[in-house]
Amino acid sequence: MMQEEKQELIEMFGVHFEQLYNIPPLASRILGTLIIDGCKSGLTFEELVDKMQASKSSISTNLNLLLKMEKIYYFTVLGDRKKYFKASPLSQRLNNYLTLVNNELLLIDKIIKYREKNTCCSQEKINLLNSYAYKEHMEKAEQLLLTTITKFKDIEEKNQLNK
Amino acid sequence: MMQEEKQELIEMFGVHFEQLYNIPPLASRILGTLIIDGCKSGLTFEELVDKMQASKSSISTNLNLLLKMEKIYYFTVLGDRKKYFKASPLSQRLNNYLTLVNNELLLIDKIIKYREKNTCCSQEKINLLNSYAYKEHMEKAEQLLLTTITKFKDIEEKNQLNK
DNA sequence: CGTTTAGTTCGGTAATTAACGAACCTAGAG
DNA sequence: CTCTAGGTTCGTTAATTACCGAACTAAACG
Repeated sequence: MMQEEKQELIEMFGVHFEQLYNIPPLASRILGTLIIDGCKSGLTFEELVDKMQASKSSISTNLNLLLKMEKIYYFTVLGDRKKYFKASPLSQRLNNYLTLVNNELLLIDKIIKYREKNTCCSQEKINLLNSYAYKEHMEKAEQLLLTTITKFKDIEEKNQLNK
Repeated sequence: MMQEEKQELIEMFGVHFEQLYNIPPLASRILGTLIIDGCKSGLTFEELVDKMQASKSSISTNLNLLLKMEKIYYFTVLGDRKKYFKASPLSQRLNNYLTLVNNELLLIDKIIKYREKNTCCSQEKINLLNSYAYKEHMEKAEQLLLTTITKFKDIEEKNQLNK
């Protein structure tokens, strides 16, 4: 059955996001559902309450969490009070990784500064070299992310026009 | 004062690892301390109890957690019962990212399979294309990681010989 | 104006987590 | 065999988290 496969996928997403983003189980399931299921036209609050078998308050709280994290967004339709929730475009979700990478680069700069000042033994020289190599790696990772993000933004913009 | 700078660095590491790896605060501080401070010859259990101002049991539990996660390792010295703890080499720590990336690649393959079967509307075709592009990105990320890991392993091996 | 729809906020509770001290274990020294 | 150094394990506790239902709000409808 196809329905089962979908459910399994959502569940896999659930576990994945839960530990990757460190968010509550319900938030993780909602995000999974929106990615797999809500890609067409978005899901409403009520549809989510139904699908998730959770209370209105829990859905509300977790939707707001995901909104604040920019993992999801919503749009409205004229003459319709409902909010339609969708998973954020990939470019947005990758942006979060970018922040992480930038954070790590900041940290590594601090370490390098520290190690440059306090290099007394040969072991510490090695550490310094390692830090340089690590910084190089992170800079490449940053570059890769930036490239991919602009690529996605391009795709997303084109799709916007096609509508 | 240098001591203060070190403390601040460790604290920054603390916050960073806490959310990056989703580990308890104390584990995160221990890891930070071992990276900054324990790079020369490793720190013993007792030194950590002292430095962290935490109980033996807490140190034990968190050290074992970090060992299981392969964030740290220890070595022993002949005729000395103590364990000397050190942060794992960067190649090892990067391996953890690799696992994450591989997990994500697995997930994305599942999604692609699902989407290929259930492409009914044009919006879903776009999703499929996005998934392909995302997979490409993750494959590049994997490649970057693999390259860096071998590079680090090389450096680490050379240092082993120089001793 | 009252009612309905769509969602938020608040207070409480059950479950989980992070840390603790005390008791325990185990290998080697004397 | 007993003692000690170097940890580990166990049971408890305090704090945090995830979720709930009930009460609330705000906008639109009639």
